[in-house]
Amino acid sequence: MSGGSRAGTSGGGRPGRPRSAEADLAILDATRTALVELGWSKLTMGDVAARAGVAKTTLYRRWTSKSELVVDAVAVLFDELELPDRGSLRADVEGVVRQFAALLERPEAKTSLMAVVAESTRDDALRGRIRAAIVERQKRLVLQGRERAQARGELPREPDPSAAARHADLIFDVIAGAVVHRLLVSGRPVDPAWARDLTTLLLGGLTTVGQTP
Amino acid sequence: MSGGSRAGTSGGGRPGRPRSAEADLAILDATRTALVELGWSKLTMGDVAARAGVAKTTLYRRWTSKSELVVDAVAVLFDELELPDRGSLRADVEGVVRQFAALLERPEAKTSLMAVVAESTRDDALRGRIRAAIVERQKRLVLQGRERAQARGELPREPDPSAAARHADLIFDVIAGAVVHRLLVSGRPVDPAWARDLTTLLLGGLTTVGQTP
Amino acid sequence: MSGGSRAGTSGGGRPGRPRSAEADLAILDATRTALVELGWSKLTMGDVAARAGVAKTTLYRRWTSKSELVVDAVAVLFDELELPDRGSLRADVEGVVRQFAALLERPEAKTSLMAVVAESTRDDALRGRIRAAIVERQKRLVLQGRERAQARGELPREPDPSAAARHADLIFDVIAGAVVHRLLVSGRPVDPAWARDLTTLLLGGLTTVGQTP
Amino acid sequence: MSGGSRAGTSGGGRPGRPRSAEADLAILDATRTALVELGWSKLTMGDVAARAGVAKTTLYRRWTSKSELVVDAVAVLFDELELPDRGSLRADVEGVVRQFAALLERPEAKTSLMAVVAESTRDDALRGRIRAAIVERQKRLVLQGRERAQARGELPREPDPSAAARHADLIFDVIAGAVVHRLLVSGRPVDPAWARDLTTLLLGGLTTVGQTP
DNA sequence: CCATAATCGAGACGGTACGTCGCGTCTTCGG
DNA sequence: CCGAAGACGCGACGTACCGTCTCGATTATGG
Repeated sequence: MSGGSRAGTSGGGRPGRPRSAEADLAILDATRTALVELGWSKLTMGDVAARAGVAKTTLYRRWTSKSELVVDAVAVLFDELELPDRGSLRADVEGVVRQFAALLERPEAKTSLMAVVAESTRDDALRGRIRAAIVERQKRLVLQGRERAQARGELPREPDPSAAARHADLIFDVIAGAVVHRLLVSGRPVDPAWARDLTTLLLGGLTTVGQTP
Repeated sequence: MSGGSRAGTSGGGRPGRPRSAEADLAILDATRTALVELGWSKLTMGDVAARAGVAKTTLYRRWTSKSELVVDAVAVLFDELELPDRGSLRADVEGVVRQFAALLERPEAKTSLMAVVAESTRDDALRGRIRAAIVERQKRLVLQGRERAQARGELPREPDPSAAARHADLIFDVIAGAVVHRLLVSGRPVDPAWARDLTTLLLGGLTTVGQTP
Repeated sequence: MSGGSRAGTSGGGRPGRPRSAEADLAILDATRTALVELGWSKLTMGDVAARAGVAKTTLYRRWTSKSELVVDAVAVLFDELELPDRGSLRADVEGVVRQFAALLERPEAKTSLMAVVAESTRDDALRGRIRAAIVERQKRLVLQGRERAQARGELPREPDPSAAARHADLIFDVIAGAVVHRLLVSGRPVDPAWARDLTTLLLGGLTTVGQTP
Repeated sequence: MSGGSRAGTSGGGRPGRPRSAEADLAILDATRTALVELGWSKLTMGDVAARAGVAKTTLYRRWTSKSELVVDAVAVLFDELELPDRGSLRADVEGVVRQFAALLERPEAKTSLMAVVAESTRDDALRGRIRAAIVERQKRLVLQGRERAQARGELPREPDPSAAARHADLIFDVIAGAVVHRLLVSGRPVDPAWARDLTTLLLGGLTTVGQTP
C-alpha cells in the first residue's frame, strides 16, 4: 500500500525489527482526519505524525512527500466505487455520474484531489501514482458500463480496439471532467436534474461519435 | 484590478499617497514569470516581491495570499480568449475547445489553475475571485457561440430563460471539464482528433438535451 | 527646545507656515506617557505620533531619532531639581541624594535613562545632548551645595580652580553613580537609612580628599 | 549556562537528540564579536546566528531575547575579575576600582551593560539573570577585599552580620556606580588620579560609616 | 489678493529584522 | 533494524517599524 515494496511476511524476512503495520494504518487514518479538519494547504507532515502517535521519521521512511501520502490516503475511497447493474445504459451512466459526484463531495476528496493534480503537473512520479491509485479505479466503471451495454445490445461492439479505447477515454474525460468542474469550479451541486441532463447529452452523443471513425 | 476597492472617480480622492499603479503591473508580471520558472509550489511571495522590485509589504497590502495574487496574475491570460466566427456551429465549438486547451497548456495556467481551485474549496472569497476573473471569461465564449448558432438557425431559441441557462451551464462544464481532465488528469494532449471527437459528441448531444426540458 | 534653531519670532520670520507649538508639547507629553506604559524598547516613533495626534513627518522634522526625542521628553523632569537650603552640609547632601533617587524612581526616567546612556556610547551627538539636558542639571545641585557649605564655613574654599572642579566631579560621580547603581542594578530602594549612610561616607571622605591635592 | 534547565546528570538523559554544546559556545563567541563590531542596537539575532553557523531557531531555543543572550555572552568577562593581594587596604581598593574600569572599557561590556540594565527595569527575570551572572561576580571582590583588610587588622570585624552586609552593599554601590557613571555618563576616563581620589574618599568614609550603626 | 513657501494629516513606499512554522535530516536512547 | 523523541540547518512566512516619499490641504509672509 505505502509503496508496494514490503518484503513478503514469510520467507526469512530481513534482519532487524519489522515495520509496524499498525503505524501504516494509523498514519493513513490520521491523514484523512486531518484533511477534513485542515484542508490540503494546512496539512503538515508533523501534524499527521502527531495525530498518528508516530515519529516523523517513521512517516518519512514510507512516504517522501505530502502529495504521495495524501494520494495513498485518499485512494481507498475510490475502492468503494462499484457499478451495480441498473438494467439499462441510461441508468448505468447516471449511476456512474452520481457515484463520482458523491465521492467528490466528501471533504477529504474534494480538498485534496485538485491539489495533488496540481502538484503532479511538475512531478511525473506523482502523476503515475495518481493514475494508478485513483484514475484507473474510476475508469474501470466506464469500461464496465460499456461492456454491459454491449452485452445488452444497447451499444454495438467496436471491432477496432484502438478506436474503442479512444472512445472510452473520451467518455471518461467527459464524465469525470464535467462532474469535477461542476462541483469544484462552478461550485454547484450535482443534483438529479443535472445528472440526468448530462446523461442525456452523453447518450445522444454516443451514437454520433461511434459513427465517425 | 488589485482589489476593486479604489475610492471611485468621484469625490476628491482619499488622503495620503496613492498606491503605485506601476507596482501593480510589475507584481503581476513578476508573478507570471515566476510561475513559469518555479511552478506554483515553489513560488514565494518574497521572490515575487524581489523580482518586481517591490517590498513584501507592498505586495501584502494588495493581496492577502498567494492564491489571490496568482488568480489576478493569470486572469489576464483569459482576457485573450476570443471567438472568431468560423461559419458553423461545429467549427465554433471546436474553436472553443482548442482555445481552452491552448490556454491550459501554457505553464502559468497549467501549474496554477488546479492549485487555486484546490485552495478555493476552503475559501469562498477565493472561489468568487476565481469565478469573476477566470470562469466567467471562459463562459462568455460558450454563450457567444450559442448566440451565433441561433442567429444562423442551427440551434432553436430556447424560450424558457432558466432552461437556457441550465443548458449553457451544462455545455460549459462539459467542455471545460473535459479539456481540463484530458490535459491534467489523463495527461494526454488535446490533439485535433480528440477535439473533433469531443465536438461530435457535443453536437450529437445538444439536440437531445434541448428536446428534454 | 526641539532644536534651538527657530528664528526669532520678531524680525521678519521666514516664509511659510510656522511649526505648531502645540504639536511640540503634545509629542513630548505623548512620549512620556508612552514611556511609562511601554518602556523604552517597546516605544515606537509611530506610536508616539499617533498618541500625539500628529503625523510621523511632523515628528521626524523635529527629532531624528528615538533617543533624542526621549532625552528631550525626560529633560523637563530634571528641571524640577532644586536644592532648598536645609541649614547644614549633611542635610543638604542627604537632600541631593534623595532628590536624585526620587527622580529615578519615576518610571519615565528609570526606563529611559539607562537606555539613552547605552545608545550614547556609540553616538557623540547624543552624549552631548544628554549632558546638556540632564547631567548638567544634576551637577548644578552639587555645585550649589558646595557653595553654600563654603559660605557657612563648613568647607574650605579651594584656591586651585582645577582641583575644585576635579573634586566636584568626583563627588557628583559618586552620588549620582551610587544612587543609580543602588536603584537599577542592585534593585533596592533608596530608603532613609541608605541615604544617611551614603551621606556619612561622603562627609567622612570629603575632608580626606580635600587634603590630598 | 544557557538556561540552567538541563535535566541534570542523574536519571538517564531525556529522550531525543541532545543539544549541541558546540553551538552554545559558537553562539556566545559570535555574540561578543558582533557586539564589538556593531554595538548593542545594531546587533541582531539573525546576524549572530549566521556568524555562529547556526540556525536562528537554535538560538531562540536557548535564549528568548537579545538581552538574555548578551548577558550570558558578557558574563564570562566578569569571571576574569580577581583580586590579587596588594598588601594594603588602599592598594586593594584601588585595584578593584581599576579592574572595574578596565572591564567597562572593553567595548563588549560598555556597549551592552547599560542596555541590558535598561531592559531589566521592565523584566524581573532578566534582572535576576544579570544579578547572578554579573553583579555577584563583581561584589565578590568587594567582600574579599574587606575580608583581607580585616585579617590584616586594617578594618574591625563587624559583629552584626546585617550591618556588615549593609556596609558592603553601600561600598559596592559606590565603587561600581561611580566607575560606571564616570565612564559612561560623564564620559571621562578612569585615570590613576581619579582612581586614587575615589579610593581616598572611600577610605576616609569607611571609618565614619563603620562608627554609625 | 494672489504668489510663494513651509507646514500639516495621511498613508504608501523600499527596507530590515523579527519570531514562528514546517521541512526533511540527524543523533540520541530503548526495544 | 525499527521506532519515539527531539535538536538541527534551512527557508519562507506574515508583521512591525523604520525613515522617506508623495499627495491634497492649510496657514503664514511678502509682493
